[in-house]
Amino acid sequence: MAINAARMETSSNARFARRPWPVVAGEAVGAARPGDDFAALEAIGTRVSCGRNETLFEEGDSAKYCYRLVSGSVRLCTLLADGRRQIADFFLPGDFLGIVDFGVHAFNAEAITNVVAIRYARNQVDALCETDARLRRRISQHLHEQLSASQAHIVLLGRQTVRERIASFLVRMSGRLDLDMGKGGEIELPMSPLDIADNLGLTIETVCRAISELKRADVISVPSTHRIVLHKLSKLRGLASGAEFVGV
Amino acid sequence: MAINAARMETSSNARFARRPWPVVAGEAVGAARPGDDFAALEAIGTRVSCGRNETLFEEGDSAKYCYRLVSGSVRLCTLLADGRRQIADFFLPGDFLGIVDFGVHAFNAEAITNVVAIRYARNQVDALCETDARLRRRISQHLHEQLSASQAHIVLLGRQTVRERIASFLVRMSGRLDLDMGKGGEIELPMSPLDIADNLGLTIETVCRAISELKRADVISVPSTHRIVLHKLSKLRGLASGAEFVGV
DNA sequence: CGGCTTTTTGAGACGCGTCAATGACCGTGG
DNA sequence: CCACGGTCATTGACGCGTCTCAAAAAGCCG
Repeated sequence: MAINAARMETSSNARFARRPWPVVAGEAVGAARPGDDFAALEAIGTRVSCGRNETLFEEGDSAKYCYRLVSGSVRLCTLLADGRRQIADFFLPGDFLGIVDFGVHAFNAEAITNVVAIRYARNQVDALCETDARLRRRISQHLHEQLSASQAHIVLLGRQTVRERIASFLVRMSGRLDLDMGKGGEIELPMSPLDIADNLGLTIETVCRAISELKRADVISVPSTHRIVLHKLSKLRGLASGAEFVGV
Repeated sequence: MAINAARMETSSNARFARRPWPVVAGEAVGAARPGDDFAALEAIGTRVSCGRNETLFEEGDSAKYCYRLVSGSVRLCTLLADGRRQIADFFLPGDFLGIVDFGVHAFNAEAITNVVAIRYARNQVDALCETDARLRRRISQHLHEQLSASQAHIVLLGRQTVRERIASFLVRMSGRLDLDMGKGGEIELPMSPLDIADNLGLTIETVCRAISELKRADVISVPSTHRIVLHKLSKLRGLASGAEFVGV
């Protein structure tokens, strides 16, 4: 077995045990973006919350519900029989998840941080869709976005080098989180390096090395775990699309 | 640059030049599966055809049309700046393609063989959807299937070994093409080993070696290029999900 | 402060990509 | 119909990049 099988297994999954994490403020998003919103769903939602490393739903669960994140982050992942893990995607405050699955969930949705979400019953959503063309379009658009992100990820995993993957990841995240240029382009990543590795098809060691390399080249700096300052976003964009890396 | 960049470039893309291929009979599918069909679209379709290695649409084209394949096969692919290629998926007779793209196509759709397809104008499809709940559900289901296939592919590319990828590929194709158990499980693959490599995130050499290995272990045999006999489908399924390979 | 978990760095192994040569296949043209 | 040329498939030898294993450093919490 070659690719990043779990290193040590005692009971369930020691490799992915809990670790501490600051509680994220609740007012993050959830608020309606005017116009292109899921506003029609408001009436049928239930507020739920979920602690760090607990699951919103699991692979094999019937897909009765879908969710919109109010605060906190979620990873959508699956485990192979021998412990190898792949994270299909991350979800951030404001993101919708779970509509994608048909009948049965194909992945686990695990809270990376404490999570507050609004839960919607699928059959109610479907019923609303029958009459509400606006909601229909919004959900359809969501599916298209997910698909397009998945396909981009296929290209990344199939054909991009380590450096391109890391650079792409940082650029994508800087677009999804608010990149604070007032602070020189600082972002706060909710996920650990291990999560990043399992999203990008790498090992944690390889991710660390690539990040260290970027630090040495002054493209980024990492004041604390989970905080990354992107000094040269344009350089990162270049690296993401195949530009040669010039180290120190 | 590490991963499978193009080997030699003179003009456009010598690596993907044409090669001969038997014309596939036209009566392949296109016929309605009863019940869950795109029947409502029949009135607005136009028959188009497209020669081997020509494109149905290209990356960047505005996504005005979507297509249903009557006969022939298509690859959905993209080229990175330096010639690396990734094939996101293959489409076979009966398959729908292009609805996935929103606004602009993100990939090239290239005919692997001569292709006959029915082309539908997106705005007409959308208009029909407004009134036809059945069609809406069918298209929504299609999006869900595509998404689920993409996510499975992400797992394959991110975490599976060469052997698992090849086995998964063969198993999947045996399910999509008709696997003729009368002939001992023979399938006819429309795509070349190079296409397979670019779909699975490998090089053609690695694909060849993995296939040779399966031949040596009598799991498959390859009477001619594009024809593969799956002797031990159950063993392939095992390999696809991580079972140890026992060579000769 | 002390113990734990996670991250980081280093050394070595191995798988897969690269390069190169041979062989098979196909279409073309004599 | 067969010989020729070109493309693609296949196999081998080798090197590089990423994984593996291991140990040290850094966070985090009691």
